[in-house]
Amino acid sequence: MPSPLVVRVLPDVPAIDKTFDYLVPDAVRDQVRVGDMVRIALHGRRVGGWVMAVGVEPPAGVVLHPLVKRSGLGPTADLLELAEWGAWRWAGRPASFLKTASPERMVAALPLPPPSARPAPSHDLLARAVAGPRSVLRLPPATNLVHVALAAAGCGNALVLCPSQALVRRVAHGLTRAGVAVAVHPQDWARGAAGATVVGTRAAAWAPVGDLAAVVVLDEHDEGHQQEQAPTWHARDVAVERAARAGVPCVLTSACPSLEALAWGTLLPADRRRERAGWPVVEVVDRRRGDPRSEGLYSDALVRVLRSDQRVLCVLNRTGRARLLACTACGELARCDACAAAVEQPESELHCRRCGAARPPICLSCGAARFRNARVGVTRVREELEALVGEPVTELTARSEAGAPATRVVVGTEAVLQRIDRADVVAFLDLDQELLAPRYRASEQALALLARAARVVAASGPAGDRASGRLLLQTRSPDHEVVQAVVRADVSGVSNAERGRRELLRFPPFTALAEVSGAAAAAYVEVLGTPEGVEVVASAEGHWLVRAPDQASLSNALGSVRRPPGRLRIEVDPLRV
DNA sequence: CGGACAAGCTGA
DNA sequence: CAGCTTGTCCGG
Repeated sequence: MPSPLVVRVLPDVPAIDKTFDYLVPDAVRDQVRVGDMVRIALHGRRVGGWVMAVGVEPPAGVVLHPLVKRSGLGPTADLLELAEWGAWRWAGRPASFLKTASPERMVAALPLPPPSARPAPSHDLLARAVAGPRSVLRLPPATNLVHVALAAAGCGNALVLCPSQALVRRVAHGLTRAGVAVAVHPQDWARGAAGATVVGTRAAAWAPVGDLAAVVVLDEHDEGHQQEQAPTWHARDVAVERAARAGVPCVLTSACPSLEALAWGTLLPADRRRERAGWPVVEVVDRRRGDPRSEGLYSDALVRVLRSDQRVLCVLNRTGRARLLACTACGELARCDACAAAVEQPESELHCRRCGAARPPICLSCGAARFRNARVGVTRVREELEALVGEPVTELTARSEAGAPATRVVVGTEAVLQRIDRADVVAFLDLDQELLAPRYRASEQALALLARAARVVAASGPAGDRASGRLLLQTRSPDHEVVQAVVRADVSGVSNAERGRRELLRFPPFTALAEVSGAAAAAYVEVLGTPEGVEVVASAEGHWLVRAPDQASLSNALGSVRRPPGRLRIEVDPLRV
């Protein structure tokens, strides 16, 4: 009689990060593998789980239950280990990563790996990049990124991570046309696991890839690669770790590489001519001259473009009608009568964002009922633009409906750049808001925004990857390094200036940060104490910032203490500090 | 997470 | 002291 087979299972239950041992019924004894998804009886209920180990020695004195059933295939053994690493790296639970690494619907068995072409790199720079092992390809915004994916697929089955679904579709289509076997994550989980080039958004960083040969992260700087919910893992970091563990080359591409990327790999810039051609013409409108009250947000240069026949996207990162109001009679700023914060006017009433109070639009100081709009929002700008061009103008924000009618002139927050993929001109009405935002990554984020806009005005076609449209930047800081970078089609100045500042101010990548918040945050930072080199500072009401000299010591510190009960969010590598 | 069970509160 | 709420513990 054979000895009973015991497996160690991690339940798919939030808040349980303990494993439990189960007996494998004889009927499935030969089928159960590490990573498999199973159903178990736990404390009187049935839950899913992952097999973490097969053939373990159970602790003495516990009565084992049998598995309820083997449900199907799950993450491969290397992904289980990567999930353990991710849980350490981002202070999360392995189960959250395993869920991302698992198929949407149960997979009984893998199909045969489909035959696939091995395209040759279309030019020398790409060949050098995929020869690896750690390449940061700096490609201007107009570059057709399908070529990078093709070069990677030339190595064999590649993993290609994209920041948006739109790019996933474009890349998958381009690869398929070249005869490459493609699996789009998550729907083609089994096909990818069997062996194909896997393409997807950040979740695909956790997709199984049969015979993985190369890893590519497109637009590495894009914030879409980072998970917003905790654990706040970044697809770039997962990709880099995964490639290193698998011993395959990893390529990061970006028009404006992050300092994290530059610290990691070898920079391979496109040649000067390509880079120049791949950034659009930039018109900088110096707003230091001209009366801001009379001219408002609309410079002569902007009005000329608006009244032409060109398709124009206007970007202003302020929603609503008015974000700051001043009394026309006495000049007093409109404030909340409850908490004294500046109020705004989304509709007819004045509204306080801090405490939620609303009141009629009457000046608390002199009683007058007329206000001057000292900081207009997109809603108001749409009305003003319509008056200016004499034709309908669409407002587009992150929460407006899909498939809105595209007028020639469109105005919105930066979300317009995600929603509309072609225009002749993108105009930033108030770029200073991005350049001077009180966030440590403001420069990089502003540059990324301009790179995205540059892609919107680019025409990538058979004639080559060249920009044809124009950017119009209204700013009071025309000499700002970000503005100069896009004017000159050379972003290296931003990296250099930024590197110095970050080092001086002890920001990533020279340190590692985490932001702790939630009801249990106070109790957590209390027990966290200050291990070697780690410091905790209160940043805002109920928020604490944990700073460590490097990533590993941050992760070690965060993981070394037990989480107190209650809501707790640990945001490792916060982008908005 | 969610069931089990213990300790604490209330009303007759 | 039954009947109910609230809190803490633990699962194989």
